[in-house]
Amino acid sequence: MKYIEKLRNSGLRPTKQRLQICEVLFDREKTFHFTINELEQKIKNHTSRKISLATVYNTVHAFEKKGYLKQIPINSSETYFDTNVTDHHHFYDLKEEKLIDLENSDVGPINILKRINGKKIKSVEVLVKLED
Amino acid sequence: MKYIEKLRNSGLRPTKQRLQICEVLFDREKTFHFTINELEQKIKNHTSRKISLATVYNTVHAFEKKGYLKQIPINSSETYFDTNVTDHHHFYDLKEEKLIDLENSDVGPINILKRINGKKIKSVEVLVKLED
DNA sequence: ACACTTTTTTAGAATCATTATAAACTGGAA
DNA sequence: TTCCAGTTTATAATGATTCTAAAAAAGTGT
Ligand SMILES: [Mn+2]
Ligand SMILES: [Mn+2]
Ligand SMILES: [Zn+2]
Ligand SMILES: [Zn+2]
Repeated sequence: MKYIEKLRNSGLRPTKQRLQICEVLFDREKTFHFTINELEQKIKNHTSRKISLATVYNTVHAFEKKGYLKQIPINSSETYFDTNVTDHHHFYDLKEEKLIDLENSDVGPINILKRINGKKIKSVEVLVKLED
Repeated sequence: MKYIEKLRNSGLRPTKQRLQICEVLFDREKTFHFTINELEQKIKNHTSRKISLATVYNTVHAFEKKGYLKQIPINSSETYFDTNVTDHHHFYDLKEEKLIDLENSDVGPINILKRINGKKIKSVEVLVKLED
């Protein structure tokens, strides 16, 4: 398994549950944007033995802390996560409630002119809301 | 009261509660970014008679629907609202959990090159996260 | 003012995503 | 194999938000 090393190197034990969640999250060509409940469904389809909801939450938060996932700010009742942890932007389809990646080349450079005293810029994210 | 007309024109009855909430929200020079609980505190300081939490929620949602407030997407347990309903951008101070307006002139024009078939762009918002 | 209708307010209950708990289990080091 | 820190799990707790339904207030007409 290719994820065993990755997990070990992060100080996370490569448990059965984490490896299966890794497969669901990272065995993909494209970026995966998801809520916890969507992830839970994918896990159900992918494996026979069930993984408890608490473990899904624990794992997602552990991966987020290690930098393998990040949260995307959206006005939704559920939190959205992203397997693309690079700096990039999003379309948000309001009707479908789906995120779509926008590469930096799709948006062009963003130059923030204003600064706040004593604060550093950590990230610059563009959210483009889509309607029909 | 200057808000009576505004409310009536929107089809909202100018009740004591709504007028007091209007004063707290809109009698300001600067944009007001707030959560429901922050707003509740301001209301407490501003008035003697208390307004129930349900009314604060009702009113904020009514004002949002009428276009007097808008939600700002932030990764926070509480929803943030903004009295500045024009198209503009934000700093988000992660430590203080505070939003700060960025005018369009502070960011410069953003040109979205990619398009999604059958979808129109409704808004383009930049969120700049700040750390110490 | 009064009667009548509609909207709004309100306290409290319900909802639901998320987090906490604490007991059982497991991975890996020795 | 023994041991222990780390992990999983079912379940309870939390907390922001929404719902409910009865009381109050506002608008309308008389
Ligand atoms: Mn988190
Ligand atoms: Mn709302
Ligand atoms: Zn993405
Ligand atoms: Zn703002």
